[in-house]
Amino acid sequence: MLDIRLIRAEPEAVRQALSRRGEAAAIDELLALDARRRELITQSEQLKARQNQASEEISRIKREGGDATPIIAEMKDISARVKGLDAECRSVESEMEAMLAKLPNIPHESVPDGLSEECNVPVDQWGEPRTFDFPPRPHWEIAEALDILDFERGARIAGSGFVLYKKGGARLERALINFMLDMHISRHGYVEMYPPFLTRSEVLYGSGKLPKFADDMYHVQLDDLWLNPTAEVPITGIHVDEILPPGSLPLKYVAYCASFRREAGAAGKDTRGLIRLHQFDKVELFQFTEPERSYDALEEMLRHARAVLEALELPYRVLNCCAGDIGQAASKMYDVEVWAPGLERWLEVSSVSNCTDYQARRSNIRFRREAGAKPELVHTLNGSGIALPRTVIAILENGQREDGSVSIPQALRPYMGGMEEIRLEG
RNA sequence: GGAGAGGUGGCUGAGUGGUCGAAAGCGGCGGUUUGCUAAACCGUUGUAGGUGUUAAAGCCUACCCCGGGUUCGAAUCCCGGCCUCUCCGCCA
Repeated sequence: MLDIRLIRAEPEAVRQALSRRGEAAAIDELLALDARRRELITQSEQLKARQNQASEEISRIKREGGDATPIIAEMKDISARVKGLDAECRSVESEMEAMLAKLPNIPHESVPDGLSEECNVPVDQWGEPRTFDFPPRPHWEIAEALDILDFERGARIAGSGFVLYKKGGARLERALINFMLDMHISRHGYVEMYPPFLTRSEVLYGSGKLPKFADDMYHVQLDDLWLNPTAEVPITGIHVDEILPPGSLPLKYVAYCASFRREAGAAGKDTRGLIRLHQFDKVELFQFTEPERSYDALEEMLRHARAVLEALELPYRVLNCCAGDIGQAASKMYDVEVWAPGLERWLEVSSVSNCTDYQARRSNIRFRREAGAKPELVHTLNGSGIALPRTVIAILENGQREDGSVSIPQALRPYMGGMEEIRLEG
């Protein structure tokens, strides 16, 4: 959510900034509604002031045993007018709210121009893609031969887009979760959280997913709950409506959480293997910071996501995403992409975003710099640290050997009970 | 799922449909006193919107879980929702 006061003060700047994202924002309509709203409030409040005066008078007259009938009759009329004004004001407000809720965050000046992912700018690369002396296979071939992933049975259970992890595959998934959580807790100073997987509409609204992305999520209608599309949602929800006391920032949280996406618009895209699933595991990094610190925190979180891939010895690159490709709530976003030699392509395993005060305003999350100081909105940042299925792809495809076995990265072996490789079990 | 109780300011806790933004206590902050600490005493103590201003002060309005309603007037009455607690049932 953008600050209406910013739009009021600098409408042209906002219009221009949003047009970088390909967003034709209806600034004029918003401003007209805003003006109307304030006019209605002024009128209504003037009448309310009279009501309050009259109310005291009525009470006094009655106490003194006088006749308050005439003034009550007059107030009846005023009361009706106040109701009318307030009703109109509510409808103007909800219209404004609906428009405002759809506007994305303003991109930072360091965000490159461009409307599609082709315009994302590579800013760094780590590791050398391995050369093979045999044709590298895609992960689904490796995994099905090892009997560690079962797409057919996953579909039998829950439909296409769901996978059954088996044996070494299931263990690899569990090991990765623990490995990542431990790294972020002990080396990067995050506090571990384990949130509910289902969230309420209000929380989704607060993190910017509703109303715009309702079709991309699973909705449990009977209870009006949503399967969260990313742990970012429940973590944002932790501090909704709070004023954080002085000294509490930054708050750094890490959470494992399954994520659920309907992928409604993605039919036919990346349907094979683990690239795009309706349910996937993710370890999520999140920070609540002071406003002036958030861009430093963004760089820090990017380092934390990269550290996972480096520990796993997986080659990756970093992209500074262009204005048209950053998330709705983000003002700046980096993508981290791992190299998948079997697929011969880069796969996004992390998105690290600074959402500035966009989510904080919607979720009403504030802090005080010192005791007695005015509450200010915090800045929120989220980043995958990192998404699991594509990391599994990279481990399988980078670690594959000609005999079909897969070498497990050193750092992960303690989490796999000392296993050094995955082979076909008897 | 069934039956009941309840949600008041940072906390505890009063509150009759009318001078209630709300008693009292605690805590916090400031001050007096004291060699220092403690105690005592005095004062102060939220959030948001509108208006105003160079900025502020000031003024107005709203907020007693949230949203509606009744009424000239709602913390108080009615309806819906959310949450907490107790008992029963079910269950890992």
